[in-house]
Amino acid sequence: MATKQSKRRQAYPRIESEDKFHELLDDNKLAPHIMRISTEKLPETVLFAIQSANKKSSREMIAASIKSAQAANSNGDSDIYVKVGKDLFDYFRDYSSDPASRAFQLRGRHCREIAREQFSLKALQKERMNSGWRYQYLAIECARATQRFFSVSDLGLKEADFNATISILGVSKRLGIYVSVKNRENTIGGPDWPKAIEKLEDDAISDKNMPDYYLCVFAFAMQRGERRFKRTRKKVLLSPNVELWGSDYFWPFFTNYSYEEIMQAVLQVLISNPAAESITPDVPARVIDVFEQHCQDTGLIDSNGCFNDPLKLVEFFCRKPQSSRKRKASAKQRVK
DNA sequence: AAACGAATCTGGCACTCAGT
DNA sequence: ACTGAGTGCCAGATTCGTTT
Repeated sequence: MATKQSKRRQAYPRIESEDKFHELLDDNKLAPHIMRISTEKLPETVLFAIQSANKKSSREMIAASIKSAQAANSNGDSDIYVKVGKDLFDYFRDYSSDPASRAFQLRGRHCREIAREQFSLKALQKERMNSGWRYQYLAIECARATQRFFSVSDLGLKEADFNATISILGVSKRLGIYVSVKNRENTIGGPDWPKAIEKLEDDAISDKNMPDYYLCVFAFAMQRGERRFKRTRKKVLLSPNVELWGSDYFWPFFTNYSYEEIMQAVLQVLISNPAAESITPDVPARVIDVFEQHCQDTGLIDSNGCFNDPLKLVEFFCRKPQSSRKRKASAKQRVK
């Protein structure tokens, strides 16, 4: 690693003042906004972003499958319930972190109640993933509408979520901005930062269409703040070409709307289209039936449907190696 | 020394893809 | 079609360093 040459400092316009903005991109020397999506058209774009993100979420696929299955045949024996119910059961087995504690907590609980809890847990994680995607779509669509940028790429080509090129005033050169959108800064774990920064920069360098200069940006869609560089605790700069943009800078730069204006717009859309948000359906009873059936087949519950035998539960949790543990074990080996 | 913001640690989880 | 490994996304808790 030490032999790897460090990336060349890009010569795009930088702020020269000796304050906390020193060396950050000088946006006064970039093409300005020309316009922005009208307030009338913004809701439409927001809705598009929400729907695009939903389409990407597997839960939407599940919801859609369930709906179509209901429409297609009413005997209720469709495969989709069996699959979702089995998935839920597998999740219950594989992600109950501590077999002993979990078995202890489950004593006397009804399995149908547990099924609902597990379903909510799964849904929560997907919610998080979903809002990340939502704001990526939204930023791209709005950026295109501003006419500020020479080009704005589609979503998710490589490391960068998207990139945009912008003209530098007075020198007939262009800057390519490679953006990785995160919900918040802690989305990337501390030890992962150097690697993430390096990969994003490698991605920019290897882009055949990269213009005169590149700038890499980690943008936080829902975390207030302006701009800065990433440094270690010892103040070591990780890269001079990678900036961290808080939502107060990110949204105006790409959309010509403030962070709060964007969020207010999203809220308005959700209020007038409640269906867009509630894409997690209530747990279908059939799914819970399948879950219960699996519990029964595995001998985990009594005749009332309650978990009555902690010993058996521990055996159940231990029988199959937990995938998360295997992952961690192999991860450790890789480091060595 | 308390308060604050940044850096770091920890570990759950989704998704893709290769091998079967 | 299934399964498991690999990879990366994500949030909560904790620690560190600076400021007031």
